[in-house]
Amino acid sequence: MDIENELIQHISYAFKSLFNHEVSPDDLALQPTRKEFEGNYTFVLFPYLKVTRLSPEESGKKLGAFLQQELPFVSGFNVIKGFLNISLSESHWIQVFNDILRQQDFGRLPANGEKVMVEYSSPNTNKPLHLGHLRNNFLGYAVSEILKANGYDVIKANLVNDRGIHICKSMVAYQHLANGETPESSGLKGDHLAGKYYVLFDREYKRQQEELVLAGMDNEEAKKNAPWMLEAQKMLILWEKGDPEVVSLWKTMNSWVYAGFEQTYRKMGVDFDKMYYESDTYLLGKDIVAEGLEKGVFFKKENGSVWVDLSEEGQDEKLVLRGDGTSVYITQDMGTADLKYRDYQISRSVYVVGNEQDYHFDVLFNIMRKLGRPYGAGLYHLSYGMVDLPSGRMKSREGTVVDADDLMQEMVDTARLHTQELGKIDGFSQEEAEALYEDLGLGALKYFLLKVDPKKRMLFNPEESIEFQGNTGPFIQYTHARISAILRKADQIGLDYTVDSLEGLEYIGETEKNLIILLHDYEKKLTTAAQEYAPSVIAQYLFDLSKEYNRFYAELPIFSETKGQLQSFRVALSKQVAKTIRIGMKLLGIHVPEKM
RNA sequence: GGUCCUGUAGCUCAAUUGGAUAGAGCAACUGCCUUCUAAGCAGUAGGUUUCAGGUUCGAUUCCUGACAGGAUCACCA
Repeated sequence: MDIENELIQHISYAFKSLFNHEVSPDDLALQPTRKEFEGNYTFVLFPYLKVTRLSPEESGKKLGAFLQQELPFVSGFNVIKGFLNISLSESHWIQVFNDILRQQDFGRLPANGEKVMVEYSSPNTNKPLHLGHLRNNFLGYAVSEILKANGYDVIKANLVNDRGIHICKSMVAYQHLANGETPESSGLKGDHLAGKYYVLFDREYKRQQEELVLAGMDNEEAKKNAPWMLEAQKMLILWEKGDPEVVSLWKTMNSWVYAGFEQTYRKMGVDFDKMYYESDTYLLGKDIVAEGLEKGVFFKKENGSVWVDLSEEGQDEKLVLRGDGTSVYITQDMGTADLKYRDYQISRSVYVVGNEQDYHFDVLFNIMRKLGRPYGAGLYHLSYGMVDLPSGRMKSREGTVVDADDLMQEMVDTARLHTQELGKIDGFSQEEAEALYEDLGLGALKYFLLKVDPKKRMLFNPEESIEFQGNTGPFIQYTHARISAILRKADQIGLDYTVDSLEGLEYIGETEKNLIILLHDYEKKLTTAAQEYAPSVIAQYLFDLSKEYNRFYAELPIFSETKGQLQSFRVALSKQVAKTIRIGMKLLGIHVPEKM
């Protein structure tokens, strides 16, 4: 049994035998002792003074003495104010470390038989990916990996928005202005090519509006009647009818975009198990509307439009089907929710989508639950905050968008510059050096975006490049590279640092004990990260672990240490820290180098 | 206007879910490379946790109300 549980169990026994009072272990909680006090675990006494009918000091002493007597691994305790600080014996921590070393599957929890789908990325095919998408993709990927490590069977899905009026806009502009331009002829990446025409559409559309307004039309009318807008709407109708010419152009442009996305995804290091396309799913959901009407969950208004009343849930009435029988956004999402379930029988479904859609997903989930879907309770919107620039929100029309491809390339270039300045590439081949720059640049970027609590919006300042020092990806990568050097040396001199070589180890120092405690915490953090869908929990932990390791590295010698098993122990400890960093960073999609 | 989210050091972020003297990084300043990688380590300085009330042994955390920023509230997606 886990030590913490055992302590809690015995605190519960103590209440029973000392004070004749039942407290369920579930209601008891320990917390790590703060650094400035002696001890490993702290039990807060205040809530139980009514039970003990003693002063905080007396209560603490009685409990502490009981625990020390009952549990061999409790080496001591102290009571300060209302806090009982419990110390565990040195040999216990050594034992914990040995157990971790023996654990084959450290950092991976057993399969729990639950299937979960994580939908993320979900790009539009009319423009390239930007910084906001990077946060989305890194989050979605990391959450998927974290869930896997927690024993879930994870399906990573991408629902591509490949149709609709915005796609037609790019197509209209292309027809007018492109002269048959292709990615090959222009050297433009396919997604950037489509994006170019989307911007050109908008420019011309604005110009046309102004023209109409000058001719005396009011603003709203001008928006509706600008020639290119009328063309785009006409094209959408033709597309829905399957007009060969329109469909052919649509297919061609989309294929360019997918080739571009493919390249970007590869650079980002993300992948998907299942692709959904809105061109396949946009008609879904109408059968659910019918079902909802039958069940009385939905109702019809005079003009034939269908609504759901969510006032019980504290929300408004919401349209689910237009008066003319056509779908709205949520109709399709209802259908897709069912489709996902039909495809995979998932018990949980996670949507990684920005917080601007909070309301939409609240409504969607409420509807699916009202309809009694078996996966209803497992629906979860992983809502993340926008990435803002110092000037505010990114606006594609104002050209303030930070492009994903550009930013990743800049990060790699910065890493190259930085590394060369430090003169750290001796003995690297050209390919090794480039691979390192890639790892460092992307590591810095991913860590930067993942260390922050997902639901908070965050600031990105293009003027100040992302750091490589302090609480950063490269700091953690550097720690791993340092340890790798130690392991290389240990192997070179033929040092034995297997578990068996540690037999008889009796004394370890404070910093070493802190590292063991941190290693012991890893699986707890892993669980928390999954429960909260928060890669930031892992990121923060890895920083703390690296920080503590670097202190150890500076404080204590390894190869000049001669006392007992200390040398082997320190190498084994280093190795385990490196392993934890490696598997933890892998969850974040960050590769750690052996040398840097 | 209604609803939701956010507000912590100059800046970017933490704070084990109500616990002890609110912690890191960046920027500034001071030390440490002739010993395993200085992208590091140690230290100094930096706070009325936006404000005002309340709940209680105890509040950055929960409640109420201001203030500030953001999102959202279409027969758009």
